[in-house]
Amino acid sequence: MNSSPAFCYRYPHPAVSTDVVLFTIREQRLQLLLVRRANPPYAGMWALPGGFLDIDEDLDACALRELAEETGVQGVYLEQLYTFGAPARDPRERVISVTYYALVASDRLEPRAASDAAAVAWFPFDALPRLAFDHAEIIALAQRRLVAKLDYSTVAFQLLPDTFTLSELQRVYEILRQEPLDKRNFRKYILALDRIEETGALRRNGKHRPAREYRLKDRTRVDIIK
Amino acid sequence: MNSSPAFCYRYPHPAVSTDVVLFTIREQRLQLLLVRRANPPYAGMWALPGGFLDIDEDLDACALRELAEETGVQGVYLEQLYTFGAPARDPRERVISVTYYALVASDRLEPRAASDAAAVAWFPFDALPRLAFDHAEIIALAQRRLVAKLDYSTVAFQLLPDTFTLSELQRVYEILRQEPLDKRNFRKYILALDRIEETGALRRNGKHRPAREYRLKDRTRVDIIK
DNA sequence: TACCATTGGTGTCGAATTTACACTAAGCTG
DNA sequence: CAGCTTAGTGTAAATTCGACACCAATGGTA
Repeated sequence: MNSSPAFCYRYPHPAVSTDVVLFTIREQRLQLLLVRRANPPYAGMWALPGGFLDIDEDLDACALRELAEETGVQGVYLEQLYTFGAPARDPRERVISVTYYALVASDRLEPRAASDAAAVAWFPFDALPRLAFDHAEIIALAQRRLVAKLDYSTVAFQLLPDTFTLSELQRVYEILRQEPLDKRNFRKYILALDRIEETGALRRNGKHRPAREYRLKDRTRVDIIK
Repeated sequence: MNSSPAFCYRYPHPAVSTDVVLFTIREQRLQLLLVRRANPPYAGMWALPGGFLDIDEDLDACALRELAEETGVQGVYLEQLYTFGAPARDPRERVISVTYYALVASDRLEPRAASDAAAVAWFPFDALPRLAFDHAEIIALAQRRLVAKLDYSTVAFQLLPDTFTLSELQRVYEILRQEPLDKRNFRKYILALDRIEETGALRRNGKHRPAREYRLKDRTRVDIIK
């Protein structure tokens, strides 16, 4: 059954993989990236980007590598989510999946700089296809975690481009929380966080008054607030 | 090098283990359980209870089994913490550790119902010995998580015996938060949670007025509040 | 060029929540 | 029965939260 170079152990070892729920906001909706499986099991079905851990590779690095290989995206915010390991979650062999969720600004994503082009696509969170393995469960958990984190961290900023307006930021929050927010209260809240600053430029976006442009004071930092 | 029954794979597989940070409150301090390592690496040093995953075993079950084997404790609250997988964290081979933290009431713990008796001991969180592997890091994360959860969940109740007084409960919170709390505000807060009820009994604890005894309405439930 | 449509930007006031704070009650001991 | 110790209780001030409405600036159109 096992062919060519064999790696042997005195006790059985599970395989370890990482899977990543990559979120973005596109077309005013929360969307996430899926890849179409070419091979069994679940051939032809959609699944999370991910793959097996190289034996000398850090877990985070594995997640980033799989993302890069399948999507070409760089500079995402990545956070470990949960580790799934039900004995039968993969029919081939025992697979422990260390899952992550990642956020990327809509402007940073190369639609398909990836290897297996047509097999990668964005799906709105509320219109997902049937998914391979336990990936539906992973996605559900990731979304709950992301929404929960809105209340006590600055993760949401990771979904924004380098410069943005307060209205754009508000729309991100509204999309994630699925409810409209009060403009004045929202601005008070955001500015009190003291994490963004004006660039000085104005953003002309249509036939109406231009908006002030803001940037994050520290692009990479995500912290716990209050 | 590898002896007797061999399990072979086409690609190298890491080993997978679970490690558990078991907290309790003893002697008015946050304490946690450590085991003394009998064998290399780090022989003689203290480490978290844990061990390798059986190939058909659920991750949670593995954590519970290791806890039971090494300590004999039952009915603990268990929650997955984080998965550690730095390539060199174990000098023997690549080991991915799925870590958990667990809470147990001081009265539920059999001091040493375990196999390797003298090799198990409680240590105050703020007086830990030098630890094997990356276990110091794991413990630090577990404690931060536990303290953070005080604010938005009812985990702390898991550190209490079946019946308790409000003063005892307050002491648990004070020990975890490392600061004194106002008695009246604390009681208002706890009672508003609507998770505990009076047993009707009084607890006589010394040469002073006895305290009302309370119990959890749902012993096993831990939920998000507010 | 005036008007209209559209989004940007700003402050106040009442409600609700949070915090600070002090005395009486009940039991035990000497 | 006096004194020590912990249990148990309410209120008022401060702060935070939430609701709410109008003017400003631009682009397009009449």
